[in-house]
Amino acid sequence: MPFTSDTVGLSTEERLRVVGLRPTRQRIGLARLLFDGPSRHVTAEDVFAEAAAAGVPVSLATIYNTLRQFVDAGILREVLAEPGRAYFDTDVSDHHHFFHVRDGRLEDAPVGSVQIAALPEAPEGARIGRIDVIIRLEPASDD
Amino acid sequence: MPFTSDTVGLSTEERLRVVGLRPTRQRIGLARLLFDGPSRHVTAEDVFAEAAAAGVPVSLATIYNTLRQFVDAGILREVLAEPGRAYFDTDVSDHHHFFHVRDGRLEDAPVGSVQIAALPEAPEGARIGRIDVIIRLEPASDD
DNA sequence: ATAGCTGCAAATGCTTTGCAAGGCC
DNA sequence: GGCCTTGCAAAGCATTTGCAGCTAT
Repeated sequence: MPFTSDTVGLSTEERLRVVGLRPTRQRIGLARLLFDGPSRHVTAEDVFAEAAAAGVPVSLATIYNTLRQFVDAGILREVLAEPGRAYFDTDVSDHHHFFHVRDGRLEDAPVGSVQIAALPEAPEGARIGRIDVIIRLEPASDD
Repeated sequence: MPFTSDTVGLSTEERLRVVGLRPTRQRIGLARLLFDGPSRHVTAEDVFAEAAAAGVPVSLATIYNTLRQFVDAGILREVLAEPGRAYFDTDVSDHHHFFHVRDGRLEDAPVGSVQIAALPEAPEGARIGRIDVIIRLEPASDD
């Protein structure tokens, strides 16, 4: 169960409040959908479908707005794996990804499989904000 | 001067032919624009503007189509740095990137600054196709 | 009560495509 | 000449936004 570390033991409502978001019906519903259970990778459409299936009444527009708010609040991470489609990772801790080109599936890379050696420091007035590593897995070409 | 290693010494036209593309006026013009001189990172719009400035008559649609053909031909690399906008790198050799969030600028990361440790095996029937590493540089403002 | 949400639909921005005219071999 | 390309505009997608009505505090 992801979410920020300083919100352990809090209810979904309280956790939303902690990150500065008013706990509305749809935000609570989406937060539960996303953060209860193991971490995973979803697209806006995925969430939309799941919300519908779970009986959470939300429009696609609100899904997009809410996902972005969660990202800004630091409880969700955006992952760029494919052009034209945004993936969201409910695990915001430092880790990298495998992307299955064949079916567009995103998967966590085993911890420690990627190592950053000497990181050159950023130019004046800049700092390293995040490091995205995506290991692209393609169907083994049949020769 | 990028391009595939086995085309050294060939004219732009011949090099296009080598990768299976008919050397048309616009493909030659774009190839020269992109591959003559040091490697760089561009968007479709950048290329469009440069082509216009250089007097190469090309439509935006053809720019997009051509860039994709170049990518498929292996002489250009697509880099995902921002959602909704594709960057292209004229250097297809193994290397990683710095992305300046502030101004959307893409830059090569110094060689050797990133090191991949134990790469986990790829699942049945899959192989590692490419590894994208993007180091996000943000304005060092207040945290 | 009121500032903040939500939903719908229309708008946006990047990229692709359909199809007629033109260029390369 | 035949077939691949180009160009324009229109179509597509994913995502964002404007605004009236609703809701949490």
